[in-house]
Parts: sequence; structure tokens; C-alpha cells
Amino acid sequence: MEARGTAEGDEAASSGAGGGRTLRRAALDRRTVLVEALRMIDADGVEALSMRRLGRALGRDPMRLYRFAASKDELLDGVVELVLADLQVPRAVDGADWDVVLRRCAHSFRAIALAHPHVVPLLVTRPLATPLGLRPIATLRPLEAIVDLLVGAGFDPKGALHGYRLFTGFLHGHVLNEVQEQVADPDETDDLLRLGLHRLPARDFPRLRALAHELAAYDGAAELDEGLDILVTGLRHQLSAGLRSGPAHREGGAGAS
Amino acid sequence: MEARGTAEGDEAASSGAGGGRTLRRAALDRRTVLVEALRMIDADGVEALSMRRLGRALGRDPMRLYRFAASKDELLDGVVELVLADLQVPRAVDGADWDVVLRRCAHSFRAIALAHPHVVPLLVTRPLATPLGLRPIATLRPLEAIVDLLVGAGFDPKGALHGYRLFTGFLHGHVLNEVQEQVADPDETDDLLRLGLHRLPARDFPRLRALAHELAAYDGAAELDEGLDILVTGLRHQLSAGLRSGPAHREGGAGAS
DNA sequence: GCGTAGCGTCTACGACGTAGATCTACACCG
DNA sequence: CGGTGTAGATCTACGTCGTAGACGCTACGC
Repeated sequence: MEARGTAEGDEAASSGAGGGRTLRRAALDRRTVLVEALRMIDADGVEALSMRRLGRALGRDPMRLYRFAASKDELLDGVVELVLADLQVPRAVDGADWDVVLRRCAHSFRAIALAHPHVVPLLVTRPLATPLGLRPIATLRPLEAIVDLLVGAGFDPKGALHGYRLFTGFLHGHVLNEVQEQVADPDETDDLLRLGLHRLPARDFPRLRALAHELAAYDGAAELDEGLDILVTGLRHQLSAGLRSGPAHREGGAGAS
Repeated sequence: MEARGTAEGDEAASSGAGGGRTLRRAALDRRTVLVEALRMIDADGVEALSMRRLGRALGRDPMRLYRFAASKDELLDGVVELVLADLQVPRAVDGADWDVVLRRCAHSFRAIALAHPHVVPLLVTRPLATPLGLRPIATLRPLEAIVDLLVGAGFDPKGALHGYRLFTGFLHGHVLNEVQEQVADPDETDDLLRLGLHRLPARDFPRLRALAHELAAYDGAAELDEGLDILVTGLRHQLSAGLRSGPAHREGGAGAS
């Protein structure tokens, strides 16, 4: 907490004198800043978020925001952290089968993505800007937890890392697919027109045009589950074939790779 | 082509009189603009690309660029098109097995991503901003081609679409993983320090810290192949189980799902 | 010669991220 | 009580951004 009790009292006093502010001038803290930033992103998209606009929304000078984030980039990292705080991180101690836990995590991530579609680009691209070890600690929790889960399931550490990469790669790709499933004209009843597919030359895109109905009937949860089926089956196969097993679980099938 | 012969002559003449420009003032065209934009993105990242900077690099007033892209967003879409023009689109007529063709396409996409790491965020996020049918036509070619390939392999249209989504979802996720595999300190020999993992509390991230060597020894091509193995195996299973078969190929195993 | 298209130049607007100076209010201490 | 330090507000400012629009010039077609 940056504010102190007395400063808080002062804020309340000057709020009364200042007047006209719809947002009560309570002491500002990092979380309040991030929550408002997230609200604005959810409402208008990332591009519409500026420090000036955020400052105005919070009833503060934009320069004040730099007390809570050293730069706009760091603010965006904070928003990612805020959103990922709701991610149901897999716990190896749950007693559930590892694939059940992974599925739960996947659906939790999907729910977050659907709740905050405008944040998805941030979720997938912020990591590109920062080396692993320099990222906000909270965003590394899922990695640690998933690796821990998979090691507990019998994968060796390398195999667990491989499983993590497969899982997150697939998951990120899936939510990117799902979030982009928007329509050109929501009020249109004809699938071809709704999706804007009528623009495409029939000669060049016969398949795509013929898939209008299927495209419009997208079921993200089902797609996710089916993808996870394939992923889990593949990982299971690797585990039972001894390709990715850890020392504690190498009790059967020492098959050559 | 926007320029005409006579305008070209005029350009050459004023180039001689203008002086000082390292870039010869040939007639400007869309491709030249996009190629330069791509070069700048590759060199300095997307954020460093502005219309003013691009105009300067081309020896043109930035307002001139609007002749070739209606907005900066459209310019970025054009860069994506330019980059994807190099993608080896799967051809169903190749005679090769469908999974071989998919693998080839995946590696082609990966090569593109590695050649233009700064463009990867654009590759994965631009589609979020535009409904499918309104996207640049060239960026829809892979979809049409992959669906065509899978239908030719025996999937029904819906199953082919499902396979396309799985494939691209996984592929996008993979390249996002791979492009983010950067190090905090390239000159450091100790893996823990190279990746900046020493910053992480050992108590909270024992797995992650223990994986420094594996993290540093990332082999993207191998990861991609292993992921594709799993994906192809899963899709094959669906096909042979009759879950996703098209009418022309339903000659075996009418198994219940 | 006239009209028009293409192009260059320039001004301008609203906006951006953020540096830094100055001022105010309040808490704390001697 | 007075002085000092700190948090926060306010303000100016800089360089930069995307892009609108006015104006002028040149070349070409009719």
C-alpha cells in the first residue's frame, strides 16, 4: 500500500472540496489502477488505453500513475498479472488424474480469455518482450505448477517441460482461434453473409464458402476438449512408452525409443 | 501498379535535382512500401515503425504512404500478407500423404516466424481485429488449401475444418513459444544466469530453476515435429474411427464413437 | 490551352508517453 | 511552534504519433 492513513484522510477531504468527480478520490493503489485499466481494455480495447485516459478515469493526473507502473508497458504486464490471478493453477496434490487437472486449467484459461477477449493479445505477446526469468513472478506460476504436476505423473523433468510447451502452445492457439470467431454482420441470418464470406471469389474459395454453416456453428468448448483429447492421448503414449518417464516411474516397458 | 511511365520519368528527374537521398526515388509502389516496412519491423520491432519513419526511409512524405494503405492498420495487414506470401501452402495434388504436406506447411510457417520474429505478434493478432470474410484474401489461402487437403484425405468438411483449427492453433502456439525463447544475458555461460532464473525464489520455483539446462537447450524444430506427431496421430485416429470421415471415404470401420 | 491526376510540401489538430519543475498539505521531530 | 521531509497535485514541456486537408506544381491527354 502506497497511501498512508493520513494521506487517505486528506484525499477524502480534498475530494469533498474538489467536487464534480464521479469517482471517489480514495487513496490510489496499484490494484485500483490495474482494475480500471482492465475495465477500459475490456470496454474499448488495448489501443484505446492511454495513460491520460486512464488518469482521467481515475480522477488523477496521468503522471501519478507512474508511481504504480514505471511505464505503460509495465502497466500492461500488470494487467496480464491481474487477469492471470484468476487462472486455476493445477495443483499436483489435488488427487485427481493429471489430465483432469490439465483440462480444468485449460477451461479456466479459456474462461479468462472469453471474459477478457481484448486482453488475449497481451496474454500471448507480452512474454515475447521479456526473457523468462525477468517476467512478473505471478505469470510464471502456471509453468511451475504444470511441470510439477507432470513430474508427479511420472514424466521426467525434460518431458514435463515438453508437455508444458505442448499444452500451452495448443491452449494459446486455441483461444486465439476462438477469440477471432467474430462475425461481420451479427444481425444477418444467412451464414455466408454473417461471416462476410460472400466477398470471397467462389472460384478461389469453394471450400471456405461451403463451410459457412460449420464456421458459424463454432463450439469452442468442444473444440478445446477434442484438442485436449488428442494432446493427452499423445502425452500418455509417450509416458507409457517410457519416452518421457522420470526415474520414479520407470517400472514397466523399457522400450527403445 | 499505381505509377505511370510518365510519372516515373518525373520521379527520376526530381531525384536528380533533389539530391542527398540514399534511396533512389523510383516510382513508389505498394510492394516497395511493404518491403521497407517489413525491413524496419525486422530491424527494430513493430513499435518502432511509424508512418513518418517509414516515409523518411523511403524518401517520401508520410502522407504519400496513404496512397498505398488507407491506414497504418491496413499497412500492417499488408506486411502480414507480404510475409505469408512465402508460406508453402499445402497442395492436395502433390501426391504426398496429407500429413507429410501438413508437416511441410508447418515447417514453412516456422521458418517464416523465425525469419521475422517481430512479425509473429502481427501474424497471430491481426486476425482478431477482422471478421474472417473481411480479411485480406491472401491470408485466407492457407485455410482453403488445408481444408481442401484434408477433405481429399477423407475428412468430411466439418472434420476438415476441425483439423484446420487444431493444426493452426497448435502451430501458432508453437511459434509463440519458440519466438519467446530468448535469453536475459546471451554472454553468460551458466544457464540459470543466462535465462535470468536466478531471480526467482528457489522456494517457489524449484522445478523451473532445476530446468535451466533443458530450457536453454530448446530445439524448436524437434518440438514442432513431436507436437505434429501427436496431432497427426490423433487426427488419423478420428479419421479411421469414422468420426470425421467424408462420404467418399467411408469404406471401413463404421465404429461407434 | 485547359482540365485533371499524381505527387510533393506544408500546416495543423488532437493525441501520445513521459521528463521535470514547482507548489501544497500534512506528518513528524526537536 | 517551526523546520524538514515526503507524498501528491499541477503544470509545462518535449519529441513523437496518425492523419486531415489546403495548396501548388508538373505532366499528360484531349
